[in-house]
Amino acid sequence: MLTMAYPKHLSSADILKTAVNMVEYGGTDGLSLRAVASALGVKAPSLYRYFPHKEVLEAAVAEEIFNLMLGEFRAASESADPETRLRRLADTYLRFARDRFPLYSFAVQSRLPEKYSSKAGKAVWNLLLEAASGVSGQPDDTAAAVAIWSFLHGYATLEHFGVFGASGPKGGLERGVEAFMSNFRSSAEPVRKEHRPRATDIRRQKLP
Amino acid sequence: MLTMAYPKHLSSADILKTAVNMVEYGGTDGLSLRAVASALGVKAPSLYRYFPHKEVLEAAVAEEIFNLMLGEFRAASESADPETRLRRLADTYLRFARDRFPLYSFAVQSRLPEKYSSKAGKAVWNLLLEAASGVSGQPDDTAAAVAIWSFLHGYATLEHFGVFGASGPKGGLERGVEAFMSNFRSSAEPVRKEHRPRATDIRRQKLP
DNA sequence: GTCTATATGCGGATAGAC
DNA sequence: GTCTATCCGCATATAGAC
Repeated sequence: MLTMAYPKHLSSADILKTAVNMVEYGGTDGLSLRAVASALGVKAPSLYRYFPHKEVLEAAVAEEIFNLMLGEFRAASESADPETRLRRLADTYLRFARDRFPLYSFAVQSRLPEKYSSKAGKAVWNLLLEAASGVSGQPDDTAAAVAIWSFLHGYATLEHFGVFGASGPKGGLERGVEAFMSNFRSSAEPVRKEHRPRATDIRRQKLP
Repeated sequence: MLTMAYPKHLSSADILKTAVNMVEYGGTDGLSLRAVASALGVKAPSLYRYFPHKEVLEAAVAEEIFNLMLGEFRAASESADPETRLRRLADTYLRFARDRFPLYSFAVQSRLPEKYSSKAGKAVWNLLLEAASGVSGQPDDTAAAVAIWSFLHGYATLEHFGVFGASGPKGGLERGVEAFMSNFRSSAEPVRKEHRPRATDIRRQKLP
């Protein structure tokens, strides 16, 4: 088949998948077109048939990562009890950020132009917003969601960079979660059922 | 003076100072030996007379940044009232992180080998630890310090990367600070003077 | 003490052959 | 559709001249 000396065997989906892998195992700034191409057994210029330039690929990678997060977060958000839902979501969020930090970091800190704004990223935010609002009893409690989100992001990041040192965080995670749960609860109607599970489900765990 | 055709006009201090400037205005990964040398009117190889390789310069830069932070934080830590002290420290921390994000980010996320471990960085941590412990009434309350530190770092970072979107954080900062203050207070003796200033002093401000 | 010249390595992107 | 070849830029670091 001489006419197929260069048969098509690339696709946008394959490139995207490989690129996500490069970020996960090559570090947040480990995404290079040469490396992606090499992993696919082709040369870098070939990728330009599918992505006009790197930025477009980066936006697609970020979106894909947010979709990965979304899949796990949705499962965690299924609990009926508001407080359990928020605790499980926080647990899952932290687990993703810890175990797949390069992916997490790439998505959250991707400062891409507005035109690449992420649908999945917004969906993740909405899950957090609803979960926090569910505990506080205030609809669209942005302040509550921003507060606990900041805490989770900061904890995961400082932990990743080894800032807590040899002594470790020493219960700082549980302390923070309890502080927010208590604060959110106090925004809700003062009389509630005594359903207040401990924070013991939030521990360092590995993804399966 | 033919024997001084290449007179000395570099010093470790000058190089360090310039390097810190490059990070502040050139971005977290904007530290290149070429750029530093160019700003000093020399060529890159000249720097090797003062720093054996880049990593040593990076460690010096991180230490210098922590010292800058330390200077501001010490001033904020002078209040006699524990709660005011923690609020002012949090305010100052956030202001530094916001207004000089590249510097802040470089120092906090510098993952340098253990042998470069920062004295000033530890001093910053100790200020936070003492301030948080002062409010909670528990000596060396690591959990409390870790919790509020995570929150401040996360908030500053998410804000910097524009993650809160057009709607903005909508009081998420004040909400978080209050949640922690309340939590810390409850660890202390239950009866306290009614000295509970509002969180209104924590606002976006520019450094002078 | 600083220089030029150079080695080696990375990266994105394009033109034009096959 | 993929290739080779190339241009451009960036970087750290070293050898040896002045």
